[in-house]
Amino acid sequence: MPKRLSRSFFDRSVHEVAPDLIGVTVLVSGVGGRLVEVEAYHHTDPAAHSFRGRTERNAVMFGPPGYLYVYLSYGIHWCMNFVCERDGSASAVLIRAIEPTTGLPTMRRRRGLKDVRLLCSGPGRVCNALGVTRANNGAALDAPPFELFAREGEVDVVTGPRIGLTKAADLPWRYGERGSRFLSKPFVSTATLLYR
DNA sequence: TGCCCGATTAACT
DNA sequence: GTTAATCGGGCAA
Repeated sequence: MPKRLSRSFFDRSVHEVAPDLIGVTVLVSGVGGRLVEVEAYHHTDPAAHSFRGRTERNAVMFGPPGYLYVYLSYGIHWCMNFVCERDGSASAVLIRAIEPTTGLPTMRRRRGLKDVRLLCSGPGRVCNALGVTRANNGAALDAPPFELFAREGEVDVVTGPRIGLTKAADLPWRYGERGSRFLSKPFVSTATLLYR
């Protein structure tokens, strides 16, 4: 049985936590899979929601690490982040793609799809498949309905520019599993390979 | 109060 | 490859 991650896993620099999350299993009420793509955001980063200070929406980012920040994107899609570092750091990792492993019938029903590669290949799709909404904003990651399990074995982690940004779009703070078929977009050949 | 636009997706051509 | 859908946050006034 894999080791469960505690909230202390997230009490580190967001740029250490983000690559370490690749290969970690995330379940919500027993539905989910392996993380294959994430992005790092810190409040010193112009692209981060926390960049302009604390507001009602981003308040969870300013709290302790190991909690969930959920927001509505483009008025349509829920996106989820894992809060990192100490209180006030306002850093978080955006969950962009998961390799589905558990609860596939549930995910297919929620998404209205058969193709497993489209179930969780994007931040909005991840929340749709796992049933995450604003109701989960502020939830602890080491308590029900969330379960996080450490990765088993080695994972090749690549890094490259983040997606969908107009600010700080050149910063290489997107991390993913090399060659995964479940990414929201492939990493370009110039992406850096990190061995884990 | 009004206005602009985004950490997106699916359905188009 | 392009674009509509859709709405709350943040800022100007």
